[in-house]
Amino acid sequence: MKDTILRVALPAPVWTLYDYLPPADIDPALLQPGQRLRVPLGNGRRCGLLVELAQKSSVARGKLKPALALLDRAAPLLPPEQLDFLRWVADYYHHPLGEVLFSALPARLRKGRALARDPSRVLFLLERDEARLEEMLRRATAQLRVVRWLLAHGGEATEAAFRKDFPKGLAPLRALLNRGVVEWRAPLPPQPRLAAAPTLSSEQQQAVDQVAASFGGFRPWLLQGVTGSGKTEVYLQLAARVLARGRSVLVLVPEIALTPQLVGRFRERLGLEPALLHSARADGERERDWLRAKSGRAPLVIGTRSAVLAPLPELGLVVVDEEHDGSYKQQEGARYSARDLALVRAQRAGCPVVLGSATPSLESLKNAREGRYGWLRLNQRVGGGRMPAMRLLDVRAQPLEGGLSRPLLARMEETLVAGRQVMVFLNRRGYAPVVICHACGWLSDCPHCDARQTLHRAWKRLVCHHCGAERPLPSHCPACGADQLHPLGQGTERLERELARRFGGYPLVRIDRDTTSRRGSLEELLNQVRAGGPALLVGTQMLAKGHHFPEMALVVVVDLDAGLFSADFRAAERTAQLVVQVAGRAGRERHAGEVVLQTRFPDHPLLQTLVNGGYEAFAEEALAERRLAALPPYSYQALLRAAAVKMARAEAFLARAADLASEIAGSSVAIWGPVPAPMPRRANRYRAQLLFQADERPVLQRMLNRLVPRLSELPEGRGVRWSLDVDPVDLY
DNA sequence: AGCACGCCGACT
DNA sequence: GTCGGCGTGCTC
Repeated sequence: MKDTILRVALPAPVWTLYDYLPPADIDPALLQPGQRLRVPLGNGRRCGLLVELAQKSSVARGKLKPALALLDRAAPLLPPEQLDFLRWVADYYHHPLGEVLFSALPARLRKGRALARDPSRVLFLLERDEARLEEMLRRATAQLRVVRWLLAHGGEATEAAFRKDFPKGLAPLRALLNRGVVEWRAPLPPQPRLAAAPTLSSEQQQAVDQVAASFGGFRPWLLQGVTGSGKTEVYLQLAARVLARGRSVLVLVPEIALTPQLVGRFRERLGLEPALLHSARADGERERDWLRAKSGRAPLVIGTRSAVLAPLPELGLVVVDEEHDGSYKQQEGARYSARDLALVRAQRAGCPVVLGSATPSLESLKNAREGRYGWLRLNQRVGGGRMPAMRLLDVRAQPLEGGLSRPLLARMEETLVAGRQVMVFLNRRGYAPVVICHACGWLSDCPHCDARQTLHRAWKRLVCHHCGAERPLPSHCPACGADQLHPLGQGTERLERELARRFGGYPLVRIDRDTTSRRGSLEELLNQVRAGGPALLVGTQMLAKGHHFPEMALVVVVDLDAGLFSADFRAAERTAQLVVQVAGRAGRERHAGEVVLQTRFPDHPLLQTLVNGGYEAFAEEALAERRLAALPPYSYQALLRAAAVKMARAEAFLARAADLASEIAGSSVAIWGPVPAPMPRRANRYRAQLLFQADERPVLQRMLNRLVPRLSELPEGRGVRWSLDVDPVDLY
């Protein structure tokens, strides 16, 4: 019997496709991979994605159920090349295909909802003879009003325009559609209207010319440009050229909510409405823009990490702005790197990909140095601004006031008095990272984690930044009852308070995750700062991203030392990037800026190299070290994490995985662990990990291909939550 | 992931 | 004596 079997991926952590029979009322010829189906599963029903059509199934006949409905009748929701790409992603990151496919869909489509109608579709008037229309509709005044309105708009208008002018005009419209007087038509593709572009510096022009010469074929480029050197202008001019060739552009940014200026520049310069794909958008907007991207009606897509999974026909250029940024790495589910996937997409589409950064990742720098990427540099600031002077401020044996030393406070005051602006950077939100009882030594431990609860004084609460557990700030010590609880250490909230006390007369804005939720007021305050005049900004690394403050004269990094002595071999790289990015906020345009780094380790080699030689010198040393230690990017890693109610169970599972791995790969893959995670207990689960490392990517992949299917069958895996992180960026 | 089945504490 | 806790296992 030659049945058609539908092989379906489900949004569930299952490692196989599920087989179904075609829906009863559907001609199997209509079925294509990439379509969504409603299928029965257990007692319920789910939305699944058709991945393959097959002749036979390995599942017993009696167990096969027919699918209930075909949800995408007209065309597959995911076109074949997209399906193919997402299968590659699932394979490379060793994650169940269903979860990868569904994470690439907008939330509403994921749940099986019908496609939203396109508000840019066009209402087209078929009968244009006004006299005949008047005659035909002389008793239908509401319909006549619609027709007159359409005539006044040249006989066609978008649905959005119609809804605006006729908020309740659906009944007459329906009547006109039934009479065949009007019909819906697909919208015309947008016509980019390019605005005048500024003249480029010779460095910028060279970058544009070189990338443009690579159009039409796969070619990665590293665009290394100091802050203020005009990388965005390079992206804009390249995008304009690609759009002019009728191909589309994908721009990835780390955090779009913080870069409205960038989106605005693209919109205005290129004269079209970009599709915006990021988590801060409402589901409906996001779905609409996703569909615009898929249909080619939005040839410019700007988005965060997950936008790299969106369908983009005719892709002609991929841009990854701030390619070093950690937010490109997905840290749950399928742990993909959007930057790495951007390269894969560009390769599949046969187009160039531009990785831009002032502080490129060591991975990208190595590729550029070895010639695998073209290497473009912008060393000059546009408008001739100079890079700020950077200096270390030794705070050993210095009394600190609110975490700031006296000479520093004096310098800040001078700057403000001179009418200029100061930015204070501290990578720790809250008031204080821990509360201590001076009578008995009690600490504000989190009840569920091996961590301390942070004091948030404004909310009068203790909050764990790892599991979210919180409680009211006790008035007396929970252990001994003494009235001697004291905050210990500095957070941005405390720093803000201290600065408000000292520099009360100046505008003061704090930027961290706790303040950016009230969006409108924050933008307003930032605009005040941008407008000029003396002001103080305090915040976490959010400050280092995207914002541009032309009047910023002094940038202070309060506590650098936390980043200097971490167990993670990438800590130095992250610290260096952060310092250079923060420093880049100073002294653009009018003033030469000044950057002060407070430290108790002024002789630390990382700081010395960074201050004396800059990021390039740091990167060179760091790469040499990585090579000697055979660490990435000179080797390839995967991290197997496990969490269980008892540490012994997590470790037993990993020990078994380690045995299997060495059985499979012998000595070609190094295996370290299992070891407890740096924070062994988190949210009441004990966590351990196992690290794999190989000299070549394929060697590691071959081992994982054989290992992962066996992991789910291990009896030691019962009660253990595990996940695999290919190319981990932090080993926590 | 959901959802049901299946054995041990505080309630009508 | 039950209602319900979430550990375990299954879903084509």
